Amino acid sequence: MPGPAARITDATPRAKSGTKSRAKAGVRRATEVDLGVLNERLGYFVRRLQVWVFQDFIRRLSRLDLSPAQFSVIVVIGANPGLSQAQLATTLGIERARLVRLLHRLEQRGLTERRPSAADGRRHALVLTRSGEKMLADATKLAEQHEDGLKQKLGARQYRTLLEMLRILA
Amino acid sequence: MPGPAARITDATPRAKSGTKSRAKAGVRRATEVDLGVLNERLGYFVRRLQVWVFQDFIRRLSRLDLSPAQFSVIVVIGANPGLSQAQLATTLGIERARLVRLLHRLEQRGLTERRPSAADGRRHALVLTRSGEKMLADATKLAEQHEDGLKQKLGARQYRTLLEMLRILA
DNA sequence: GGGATATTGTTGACCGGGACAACGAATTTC
DNA sequence: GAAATTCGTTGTCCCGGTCAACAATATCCC
Repeated sequence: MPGPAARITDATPRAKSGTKSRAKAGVRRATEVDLGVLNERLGYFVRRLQVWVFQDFIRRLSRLDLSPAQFSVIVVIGANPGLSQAQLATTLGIERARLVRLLHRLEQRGLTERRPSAADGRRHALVLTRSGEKMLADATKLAEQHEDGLKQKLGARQYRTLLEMLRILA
Repeated sequence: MPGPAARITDATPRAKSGTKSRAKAGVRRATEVDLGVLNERLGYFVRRLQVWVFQDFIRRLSRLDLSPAQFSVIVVIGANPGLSQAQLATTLGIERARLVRLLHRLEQRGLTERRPSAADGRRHALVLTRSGEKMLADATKLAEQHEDGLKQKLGARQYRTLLEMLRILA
């Protein structure tokens, strides 16, 4: 059992063994917080990057009110008209149940359509409507600006290698 | 207005201009779905990787029942005992409100403690309990195995450069 | 042919997590 | 000492991952 709540002195973070401490022992800013072992965790930085990228994406597409998930859906439908929901779900790596609700929204907005499949009565053949195609074109344009922003932040060379590495892992 | 729901032939995805089609035109597996422009989007692959990494992390730490978020919290507290919730929240890039509920859970489990701050009556001085330290040690060990798995998947050299790139962006 | 089995889309429910607004208590600013 | 700011907290909303169940349809296998 932990002891009674005793007052302890507020610790400004001390240098951790792992970190090469630049020994600027004089100035101790309150914002200097040690990430500890997180500094060596790929997942931590992947998460941070993912959050940042999505925020930037959402901001840039705010005019169209299109989330990254919605964007990915209309992109793949646009590239593969007539595909089924199960196919779409597995290629995007999301649940069928989740896709149902995504499509519900998109259909409400008149961007996608579920047509009966000729070959299989269970399936839906997914297609973009006219305004869906328009949305895809507009969104792709804005998404490219977003992508260019990333390219600049990294440099074209590193951007390329990063993209390839991620493709390998995915 | 979109036309009446006409039956259309199910499309097996056609080769898209961008993709270097390996012209194996004979075999057309149903799982060949074109990612379209998503293939050139960093955010898409970052997202996929992040999901994969977190799933693997959770699976490996299932014995401890510790989420990535919870892990990151006790890591930083362990490295900076006595820091405040606001400090912790900003270094992890999460909302103060979110951290409150994270700490609630961890405190329930007896892993962390909020002590009154000596200097500032508004702040809490966050520390790990005994079992919190133990949990941190155990979790770190398992997390390292998880990390080694990633290293193997990429090769030590590429793993290193990937980690550095992500650090730059974050 | 026909019954067992599998797939597809759907709904419902639960939980983790991001975002925002509001609040009381405590501190800092002026 | 009044005003403004910071800190922890609560509530609420919405997005997204996960799982179970179900009806309709298709496939398998005898």
